[in-house]
Amino acid sequence: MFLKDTLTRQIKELSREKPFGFYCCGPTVYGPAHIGNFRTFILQDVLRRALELAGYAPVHVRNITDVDDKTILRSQQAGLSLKKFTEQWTQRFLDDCNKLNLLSPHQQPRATDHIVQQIQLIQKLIERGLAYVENGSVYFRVAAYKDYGKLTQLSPENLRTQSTNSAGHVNDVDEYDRDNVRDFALWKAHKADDGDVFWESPWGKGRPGWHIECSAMSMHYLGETFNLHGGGIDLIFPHHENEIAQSEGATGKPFVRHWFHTTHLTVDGKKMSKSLGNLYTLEDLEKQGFSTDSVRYLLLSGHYSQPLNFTLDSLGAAQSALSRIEKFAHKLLEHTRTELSQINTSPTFPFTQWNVFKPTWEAIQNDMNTPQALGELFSSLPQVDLDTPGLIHEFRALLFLFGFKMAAPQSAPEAVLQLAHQRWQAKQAKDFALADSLRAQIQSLGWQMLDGKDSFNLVKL
RNA sequence: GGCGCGGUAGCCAAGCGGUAAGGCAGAAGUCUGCAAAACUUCCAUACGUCGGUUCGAUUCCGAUCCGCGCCUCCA
Repeated sequence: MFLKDTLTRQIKELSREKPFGFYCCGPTVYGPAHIGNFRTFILQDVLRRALELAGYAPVHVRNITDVDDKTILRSQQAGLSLKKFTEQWTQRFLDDCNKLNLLSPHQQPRATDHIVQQIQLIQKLIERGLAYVENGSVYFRVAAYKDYGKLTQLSPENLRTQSTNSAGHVNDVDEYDRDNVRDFALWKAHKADDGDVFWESPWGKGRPGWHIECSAMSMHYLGETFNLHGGGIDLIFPHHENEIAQSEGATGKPFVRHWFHTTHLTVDGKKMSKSLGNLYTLEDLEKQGFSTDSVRYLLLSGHYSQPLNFTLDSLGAAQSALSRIEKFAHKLLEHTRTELSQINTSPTFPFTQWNVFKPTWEAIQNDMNTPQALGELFSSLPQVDLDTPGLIHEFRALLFLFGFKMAAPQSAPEAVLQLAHQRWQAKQAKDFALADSLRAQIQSLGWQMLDGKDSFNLVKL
């Protein structure tokens, strides 16, 4: 499996080093995730699936960040405890993941369950002279860490510009004291606004900073060096840059072998984000009648390294395209007299018998080129011989790879069925006026009657 | 200002040195009482613009014009 690595900016083969640790930065749970967030999680999910199929046996960890400024503020506004508030949104996130058919990570650690590990890591950094305490807060001393900026590829003079924004103004330093604006908080001393959210630490009451939880949890579950770390492109700086500094600073070992970053989804050419308010949640799209599978399809229709522009039209196109795969599935199942459940289950890993869908698999192996893979899939479909040995197994692996779940063709309710029989008889009797009026009735009940040679088919509209 | 990404048919989107995958939409045909479905066929002399390298460039190099992202919370 070949994948672009953000650190070296090169397409590299993924290390076969075991165990294969794969850490993904999960959501901060203070509201519903939007489909831009899910672009990243779906891409990571397909990568996970590809790794499984390729025999990497990945250990997949995705965290839940359940303490930060926003979660504290919103929980107070909602009049709920932080725990109760974040639990609600965590559950909602997991429900959405389920609907989108995302494989469950092997571990889904929460930041607040790993305060001890975070404190230990901070202590280590203080011991090594990379962090300092000031008024009960602890900061990372960027100047003391020579490799800082290697992921972002910032030169020392450019580091200076990090403390100013595009308008040339100095970025807000927040209320905490630090020696240098580049330094970032590892531990934040408790203040009145935090209410009852605090933990005891060697530096007094407080809470962890934003970046430390990912360093602590990833190393806790996957070891001090692991293979693959993923996230949205916006996390490169400062989040991942800081994770590297914290982790490598504390252990003196390489933190991550391969960095995987996914580009943003845009809406009408603009970044979709909470602060811009131009976002769709999964719920929004479901209410408009789009299937979660078509959302999944759409989000895979562009390469992860390219921005993908979302429109409702393209979602409709995705739904149409997907239905062709579904039709093929039904044709295949009927032809081979196979149960639907046979293709909706996981194959055994590794899967190596790629045959008619080999071009699709190869496109995935080559830097996770999902749009090309989908293209190859559609090129293959019309040519597939349904009697190809092992085709069911291969098709099952293909569906697993993309994470598409095939639905059984819906059967019409009795009332519709009766009308359909009546119409069929009218048609045989060449009473076309009656036949047409019955067709209209059937349609008004939400079904379409498709005439075959000797029988008819009913399709849900 | 620094760092980075992109501009390919009506829309979406691969390809990245040898003459443009695929999807959606559209058109025609077969079939059909009609319709739909299915199947077959068609649909970019052309890859932002201008130069350069090359036998040959959408693909490499330079310039240029647009669009976008990060540098502040963000997937």
